[in-house]
Amino acid sequence: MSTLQQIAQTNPEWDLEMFVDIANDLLSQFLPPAETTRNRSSEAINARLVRYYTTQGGLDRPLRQGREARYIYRHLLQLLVVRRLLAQGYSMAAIKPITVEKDNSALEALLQGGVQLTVEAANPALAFLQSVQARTQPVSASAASALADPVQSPPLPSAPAANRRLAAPDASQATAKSAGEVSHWQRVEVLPGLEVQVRDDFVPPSTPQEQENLLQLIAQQLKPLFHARRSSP
DNA sequence: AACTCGGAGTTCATTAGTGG
DNA sequence: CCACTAATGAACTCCGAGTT
Repeated sequence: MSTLQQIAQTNPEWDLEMFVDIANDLLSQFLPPAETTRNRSSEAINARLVRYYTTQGGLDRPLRQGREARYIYRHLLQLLVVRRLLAQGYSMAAIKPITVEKDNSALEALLQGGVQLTVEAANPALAFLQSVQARTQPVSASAASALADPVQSPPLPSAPAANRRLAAPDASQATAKSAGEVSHWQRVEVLPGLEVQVRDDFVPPSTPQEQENLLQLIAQQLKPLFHARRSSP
């Protein structure tokens, strides 16, 4: 299975059938597991669906080669973003301006960015919490760059709170928590001497890509600590 | 030029899932 | 039950390529 980066480097152009195949191949990397989604957007896509998204405005119109449609890398990114956000409970109306207005790098960031990046951008209350956290804690270089990512702002226009299909955390609850409610942490001992703490409002990764990003982030954060220990007598 | 063929797009109706 | 939305099927139109 090719990665997005590999595909991007080849500057590809596909007919509709190939485009659907490639997209289905990649879909599992960027979609939450089927059991965590409550609609049909976790299912494989087909040519009819691609045309449907195009007429809905979620995808740019394809290039034309004679009478045949030609799809390029940008169409692939748009399709994956549409499917992912649909799976997360966003409506087509909310997704449309994102896929149309964002450039390729922003769409890639949406697909590959960490779970916090995606979910909190969709939830103004959590975004507020994040901003408070940013003021009170130093952030790592990678986390800071993620926060500064253009994908994050402005927030998605019609977030799950407005879409009744998804039971997103209620904004009033989240803000109440920020006003002084006690946070609860769960402790998990990974190895003897190594413990991870998870706050109750932490949103877990929903895709393999996000899990990978999270693990990399953790490794990055631990690196200086381990390095300091090794170099100390 | 006229015709045929086939792919793409559009429209309408319908189904299915979900929440109020 | 109703309203809304995503998704699909069928029928149709449009348009470009190929053939005569």
